[in-house]
Amino acid sequence: MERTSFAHMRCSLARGLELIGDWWSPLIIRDLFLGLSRFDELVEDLGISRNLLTRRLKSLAANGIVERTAYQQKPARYAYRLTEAGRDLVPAILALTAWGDRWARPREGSPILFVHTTCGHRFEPRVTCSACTEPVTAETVTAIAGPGGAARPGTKLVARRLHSPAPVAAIK
Amino acid sequence: MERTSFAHMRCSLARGLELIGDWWSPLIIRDLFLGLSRFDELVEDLGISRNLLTRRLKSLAANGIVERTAYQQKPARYAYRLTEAGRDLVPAILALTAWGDRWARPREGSPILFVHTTCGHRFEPRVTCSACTEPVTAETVTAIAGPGGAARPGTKLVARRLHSPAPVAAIK
DNA sequence: CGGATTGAGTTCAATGACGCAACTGAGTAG
DNA sequence: CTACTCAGTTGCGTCATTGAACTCAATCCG
Repeated sequence: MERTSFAHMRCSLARGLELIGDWWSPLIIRDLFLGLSRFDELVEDLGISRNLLTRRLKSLAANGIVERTAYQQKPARYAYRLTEAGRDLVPAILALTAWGDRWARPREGSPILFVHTTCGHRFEPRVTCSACTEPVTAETVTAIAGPGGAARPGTKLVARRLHSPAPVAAIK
Repeated sequence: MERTSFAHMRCSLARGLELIGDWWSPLIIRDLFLGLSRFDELVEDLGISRNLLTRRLKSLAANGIVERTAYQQKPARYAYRLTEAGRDLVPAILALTAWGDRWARPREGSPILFVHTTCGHRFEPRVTCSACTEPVTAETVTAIAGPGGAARPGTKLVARRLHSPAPVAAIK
């Protein structure tokens, strides 16, 4: 059986996972962000099998997350780089990395630290509210139905619940 | 061959993906966050096959991300809920959802909107710097080697590069 | 009292995805 | 002329995922 497609789900998380939700894609994107760019570099760094890397890169390129450009002819050599959509994904990957660092850190300590070049400090990625800039947590977020909601596989029950939410105080 | 394990990689992203990086886990966690809790609710909402959901829930429970508690005896009925680690993952999943909303939104519009209950506003999840609270982007983040770094599969080349970084101005 | 329904899974066959290793093919270095 | 690098492709075996059917205990319905 083919793996269930998330592409037609009316859910932005599922549709995002359809593009980058397999095992290796986040690591490939992280490596491209960290400066790797060539096929064999990725193979060596990650230990991914070559045929699988070929498939992943093709799919990421088809979905507009990486682009493949020849950086020399004769012999043809290619560099993979993040597109705008791929770079826009980096903060979300950093947030996931920070979670892994809190809950699955190697005994030896954090493998990678991040520096915010605009302020010059080491930092932890933090997910915050675009309205008040305070951190958001599971306890302080409520979901409500959006215009694209639909009760279909992926959000069959959830969509119904959001349309009859628990009493929500006036939303600004 | 078994899928390559990320568990021994010296990389917090890979180790996090080892716990929740499969196709369905993020959607399961999102559903639990949105208030679903029973086995059949998840099956109906997501359209996941029942045997696979069994495996996923067992693995998420074994990794401390969800917990399974009987909410009644005779007949035994179980509720799945997020643990602290699971709830801590929600902001990262929101960040990923926001990315999906920007780059893979259904034509009909956003399926789900989020409200920050502490400030009362609708908002977009934003990944920010814990030091200066400004948003972080791929362009304004530099990675440096942490104490747990190691040149092994997963970070074989990357770890070496981080130890000889491009000129980094004084880090505070 | 008997049949249908609910909740929570388990079992099964088929098929696709993944992992490894070996191979190709163009060009370059020694 | 041989070895090496880069960027894949090919082949083969094993594992994971899917959908559908099945189990089992208990309760609801008439």
